[in-house]
Amino acid sequence: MGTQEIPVQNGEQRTKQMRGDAATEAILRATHDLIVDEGYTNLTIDAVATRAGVARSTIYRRWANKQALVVDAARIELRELEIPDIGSFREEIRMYMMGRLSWFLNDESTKATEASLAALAEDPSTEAAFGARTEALITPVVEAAERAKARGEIRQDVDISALKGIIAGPLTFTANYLRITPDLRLVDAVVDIICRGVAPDDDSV
Amino acid sequence: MGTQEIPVQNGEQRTKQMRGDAATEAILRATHDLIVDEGYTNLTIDAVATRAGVARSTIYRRWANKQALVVDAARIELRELEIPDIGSFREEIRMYMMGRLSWFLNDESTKATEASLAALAEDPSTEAAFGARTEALITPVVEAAERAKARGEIRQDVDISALKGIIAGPLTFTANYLRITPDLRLVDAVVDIICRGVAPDDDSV
DNA sequence: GAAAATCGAGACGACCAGTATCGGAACCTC
DNA sequence: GAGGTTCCGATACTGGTCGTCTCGATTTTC
Repeated sequence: MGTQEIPVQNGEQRTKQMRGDAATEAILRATHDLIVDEGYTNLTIDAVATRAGVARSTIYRRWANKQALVVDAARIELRELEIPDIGSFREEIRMYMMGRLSWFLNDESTKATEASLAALAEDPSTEAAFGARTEALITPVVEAAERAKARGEIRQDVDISALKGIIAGPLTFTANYLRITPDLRLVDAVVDIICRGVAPDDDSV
Repeated sequence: MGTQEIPVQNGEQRTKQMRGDAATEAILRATHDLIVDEGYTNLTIDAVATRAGVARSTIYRRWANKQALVVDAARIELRELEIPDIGSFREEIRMYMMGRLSWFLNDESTKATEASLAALAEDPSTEAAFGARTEALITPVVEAAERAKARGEIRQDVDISALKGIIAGPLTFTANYLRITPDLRLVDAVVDIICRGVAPDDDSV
């Protein structure tokens, strides 16, 4: 492909050789898309190359192996869930969980996550990248919790780092381990228990 | 069982041909062991066969493919965490989480889980088996919660099915997604928040 | 002791990962 | 725009593994 210099046509579809960042982005996008609608099983470097309009060697020049590519491609799905400062911890984490819920419903990100986990199992050296991706995902919750603590909305002795797992864990566990699609009821139940759990000790007195 | 007691020769290495359930068990055990100390990457059917003292064809006669075998082998790690009826919900779920914690510390079950997830990503048809395995793991928590509700130790409107994810999710998320080894502090923090969250409305008065 | 069920061994085809090489295309500098 | 440098495309090649298949051997069953 692309060797013959076809006289540049009016059409924009006439693609020159892709290079640098453009090629990188095209590869990541192609990887992600293939995972989503073909499944990790059928993901081959050759298919990625074809879909990205790139040679296989170009891929191997950028990533050490297939696993690293897959983990890296997952960040396309990583639109960060910013939490606005509403002033209510309950509403803020509910908002966050609702965002995550819609995430699990159309299962693009589920597939991307699954593929990443598979890649991680196949190549443990991708662990750092994988963990960092998760950390970025949960950061807004930490910030919301710190704001809430500053406002006195939650107890001062609440372990904020533990909140990461408490808030993100239930949906993840339900979807990815129990293999049950989470729903609104689950979100509300979790939010309720957590908020009661972190509330200051006494309203009276 | 396939094998009757064999007239034990002097040499213990003298093994007859394995058949039926004996062969099945040996294969599952070999699969599990290989995953634990070689990693899913290096898991090959050939290695499993060799370690189990069995032919490759014997494996393919029992499982459709490698993925199904891996998911099935995970149940070896599934020693069920029975929760005794102590009479204190807090102590009971703490006991459960401590059991899970020790689980995550020596990472046998982590590797088994990872391998299962990888297999799931590679072959979606294993999903039902995977979900059932998780469900079995969390059942003791459901039972403990029901006892607690009957005792009036937790609110009547607590959604018990949501508790599955709230209790099991944090450790799983921390270990498998954040890639941080959970510790005692996390367990205590989670237990504390959950127990406050499900406690009846007023202790005083 | 014969028939039936099961297993071992190995050959086989297909697929795919990852490496290596080299000519050509794109970019850059003067 | 000539010349040099960097990056890319294409392709061949090796090695490993999955999953299938066949057939002789072993074990169980009756």
